[in-house]
Amino acid sequence: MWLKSTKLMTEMNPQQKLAIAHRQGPLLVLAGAGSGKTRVVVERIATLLQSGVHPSEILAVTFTNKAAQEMRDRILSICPYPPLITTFHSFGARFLRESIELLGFKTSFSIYDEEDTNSLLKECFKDFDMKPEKGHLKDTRQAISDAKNALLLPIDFQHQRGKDHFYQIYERYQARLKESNAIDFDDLLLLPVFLLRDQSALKQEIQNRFRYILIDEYQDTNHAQYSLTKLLVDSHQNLFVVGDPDQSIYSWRGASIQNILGFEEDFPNAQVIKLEQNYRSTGHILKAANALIAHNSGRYEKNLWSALGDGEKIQVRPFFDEREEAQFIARDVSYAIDRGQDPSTIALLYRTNAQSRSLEDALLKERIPYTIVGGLSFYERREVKDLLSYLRLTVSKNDFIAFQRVINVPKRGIGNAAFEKIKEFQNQSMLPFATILEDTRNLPLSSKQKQELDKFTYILNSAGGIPSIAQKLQKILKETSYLDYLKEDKETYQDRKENVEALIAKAIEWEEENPDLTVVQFLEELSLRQSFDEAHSMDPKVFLMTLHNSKGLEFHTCYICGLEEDILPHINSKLELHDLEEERRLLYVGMTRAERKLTLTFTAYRFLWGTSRPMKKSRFFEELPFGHLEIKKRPF
DNA sequence: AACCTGGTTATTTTT
DNA sequence: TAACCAGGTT
Repeated sequence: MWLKSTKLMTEMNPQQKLAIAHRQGPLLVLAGAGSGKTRVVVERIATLLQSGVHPSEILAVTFTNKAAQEMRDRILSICPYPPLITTFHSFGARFLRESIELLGFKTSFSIYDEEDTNSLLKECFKDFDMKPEKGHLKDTRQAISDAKNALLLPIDFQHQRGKDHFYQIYERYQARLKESNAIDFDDLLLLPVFLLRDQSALKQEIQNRFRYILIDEYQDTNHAQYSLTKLLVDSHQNLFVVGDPDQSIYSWRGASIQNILGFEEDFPNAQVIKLEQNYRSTGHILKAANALIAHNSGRYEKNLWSALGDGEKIQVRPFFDEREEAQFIARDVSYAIDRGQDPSTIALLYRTNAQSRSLEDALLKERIPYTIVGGLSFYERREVKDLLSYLRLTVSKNDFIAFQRVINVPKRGIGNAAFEKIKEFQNQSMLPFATILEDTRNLPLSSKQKQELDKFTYILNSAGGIPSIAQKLQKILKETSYLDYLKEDKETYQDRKENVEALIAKAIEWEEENPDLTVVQFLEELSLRQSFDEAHSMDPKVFLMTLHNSKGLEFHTCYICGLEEDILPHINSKLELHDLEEERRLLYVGMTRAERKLTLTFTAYRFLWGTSRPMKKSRFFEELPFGHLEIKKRPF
């Protein structure tokens, strides 16, 4: 018996019970907003364990590490040996650490994030002497990502008319990744799919190991994830997916709503269970959200209801401009806090990051503590990426992008010209980067520069020889005088130094928790983790975030601001119906975050791209029934 | 090699 | 507005 407690199925509704008790075969749980879907997944795992399934036979996939952690914590409270709960990407990484050698990579491969990937792609353009046209780089990166999500390799474009150019760049990009012993985020899905498809022994092994697969947020899976799923379950079909097509908001990132809408065709004999009771929001909020989303086409019909009573109507507030809007919200929030409401039960939601500025100004003025969720993450900070690049190089000196990033940081006299010479030399000699670093004698550089390069390699080697990650970092800091370099900018020094210290603290903590893992795993975890777990144990603060970031969360009080045409729906999402519908889903997601109080705001003028522009209120207001709203009118 | 400047561009971003 | 980058200057 793997369970600590057998307290199951209490206070569950019949649909939830049905889902939890499901054993064999494919099941789709259509879980409306706030219908207790996480609980269903957790309890279903518990039920499997209780019935004698071994934890190692279960694989649960979530979309974020945060969600995975949350689920792990909840399962740990009922079961001492939790099953594997990861994201698709972490699962892919884990799988590749064991089998990527079959594809000619070393197991110490680096994982390139978006910034790394951009740099690499820029290099590829340079390889063809192509000048970086304005939006072309971005378009190409997107095209490569789309191709990979569709499981298409360069070769698939070779004979496509009009794709010569793309074929070359894509091919070059893949080659450069391999030279650097690196893969990108998309490869974390794509490569496992190919391996499982081509190596039947691998597939058999993994299918024998994981007998029960559970996938959360299935509406936001892309084609590669879908293919991976099929490969994982095709022998036993024990697939349990949970999702809500009305909350699919990542199609611009390759997610295909078709995966969930077509589930019954993809998996014959699939059972479908709808969770329609919402435990989160009061009636006015929920009914208005339902009315809004009903305007989308091709939906699974769903009637989300709440037993919580009508509650308060949704407040609708027009303002002159974003300053007035922000001021009102800040004062409203301040008033609520004065009456004893916990600030962390309040969220301010917006469509674009730029909108946070006016809100921050107003909150600052009212002295309200706030925290922005998302934004520039800890691991994207310059100093953190610098140090992680050094760390990556201690593991894999072929990591070209890491090398490029820090070869002259701090300045050591190896600037652009010298760097170009090194690249040229590498091209000519066909030697791996690592070899060149180890023997600089034949490089066409000044002896001073060679000396600096040798020093650089020495730092990597000596840091590489230290077992402790934290001590590796300390060594790098010391040998490169990195903190002195940070001191050059007095404005940012304090912040950056603190980030460096936080990284070291993180390394120490991680090493204590994972004594048997290495720096490779450490780097992997950091690459795949977006945010630093800093949200815990802090003073209660009001949350600010984009609507996208609010998915999966809930707050007593929500403000959704900037409900204007060209903001929501966003100007770039108005042409195509499916884009417009995704904007509607985005608002739907936002509205359904609110438990008790929801305020929607819009302005007559908004400062946008340098000028004040007249705005029209969002068309989505027309889709919210008056009966659920309390509208304050204002003459302008 | 390092610094400065003027022109360009402008979502969302779980991994 | 402000952030970024390419190209030119020191």
